[in-house]
Amino acid sequence: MSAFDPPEDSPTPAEDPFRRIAADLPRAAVGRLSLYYRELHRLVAAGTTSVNSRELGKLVDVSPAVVRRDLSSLGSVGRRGVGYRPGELMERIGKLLGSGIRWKVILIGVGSLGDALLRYRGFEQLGFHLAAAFDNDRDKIGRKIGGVRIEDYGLIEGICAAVQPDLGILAVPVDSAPEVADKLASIGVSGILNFTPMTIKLPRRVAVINVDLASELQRLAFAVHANR
Amino acid sequence: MSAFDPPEDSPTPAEDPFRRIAADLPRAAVGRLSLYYRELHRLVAAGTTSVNSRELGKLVDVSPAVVRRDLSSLGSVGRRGVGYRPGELMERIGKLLGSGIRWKVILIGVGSLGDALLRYRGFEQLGFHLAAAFDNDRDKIGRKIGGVRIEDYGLIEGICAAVQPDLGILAVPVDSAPEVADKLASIGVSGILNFTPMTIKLPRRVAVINVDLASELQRLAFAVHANR
DNA sequence: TAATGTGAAACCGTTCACAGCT
DNA sequence: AGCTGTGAACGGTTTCACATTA
Repeated sequence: MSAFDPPEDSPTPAEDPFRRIAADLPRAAVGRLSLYYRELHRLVAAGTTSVNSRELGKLVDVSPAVVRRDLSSLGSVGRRGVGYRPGELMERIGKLLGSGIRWKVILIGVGSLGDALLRYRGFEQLGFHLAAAFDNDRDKIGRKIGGVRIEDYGLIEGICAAVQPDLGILAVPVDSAPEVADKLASIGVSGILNFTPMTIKLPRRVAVINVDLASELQRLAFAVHANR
Repeated sequence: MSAFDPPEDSPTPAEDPFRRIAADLPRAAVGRLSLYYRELHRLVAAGTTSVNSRELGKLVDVSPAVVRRDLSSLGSVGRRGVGYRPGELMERIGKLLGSGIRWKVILIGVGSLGDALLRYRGFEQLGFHLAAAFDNDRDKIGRKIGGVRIEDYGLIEGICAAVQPDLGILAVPVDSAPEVADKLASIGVSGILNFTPMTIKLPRRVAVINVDLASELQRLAFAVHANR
């Protein structure tokens, strides 16, 4: 939330172009837009000046029709007979996905997964700033991983009062997940990326995206078994 | 593939109850079945002897109707007027998802993420056996992480000829992703869990599930921004 | 001309409502 | 009496086909 106000000018919700677009954007399209963005980044880096729906579709493995439908939701942004300008398109998608905003993110639980996430280069790049990490292991507190200092979980409230994080990454053991999730909500984060194999139940104002590694492997096993 | 033959008796594809069920099972339902399975495991551990669609739905945050629809695809497995037997239901779902089969999995790329995945307890539990890990860093080769020995990536072909892995986990840097993915395909894995932020293109016989951490954060940011 | 943007149709998955069992 | 299993209605997403425009 806090990261959004004031957004240059302050349109009323009804006029806000973001709201208008976001409102009728297929859920599945959001995930794809993120992938287009990723590929456009590469195209821009490679100096490509034009890309059409067939090419872009090939890069993320979807049909040209899907690409055009997804992109047309941003408003007319392509040039008929030619294609899309990677730079321009990337910027438009980025704006919709919240890139360009500097999201303040905290991570809870510096086990091996938390450790890996702290070292992951690729969050910063998209505007996700890891502001702090928390753990309750005395040996970890005070150390720095990936440039992020590990703080005492016991002090999370005070630190977050100062930091004002937008998002939280939950990488704690399952058992402490519900309790920590509640804490994150009470601290006031607007969204949680949940790596624990547990459904966390929170007030609707907190968005949750789940990443269950074991579950993904199970999906893969099924896909293999069914060979789709 | 190898993990499947011979499956007790050998029904023709048309008669194979798995194929019949799997064929018309909504993609999204597979992910949910994995979550039901997870929760049922907990219920069984807690000694619960009956659960109905409303309760199970609450545990994975979906409607009772969705639960019933998903479970009815397994064939009639509940008791009308009562609910479902956790143990029995868990077994049925497990069979469909390929639990009970011992999947042989290899992991390529022992960076911090690969390291975390090797330490992740929860794969074995579901029947995914990490048979070997590979890296090309001399300092890592020969070490053991999470009980798994790290082998020289240069020797992957020979080792896999012996191991005969079913699935591969791709946790290498982006740049080497395409090359390593091809190698996995040529080795004969049937599925790849891809942690690299890159679309890998392989013959259709190889199933791919992508887990793009940055992309998940972006989805979260959008969900927050749009506060759905 | 070549590729976008978009109505309209087809498809798929979810929700509803209730018949059918236990 | 209560909850499952499921036909039928619904809503959302994808595909198709083409009018539109640089």
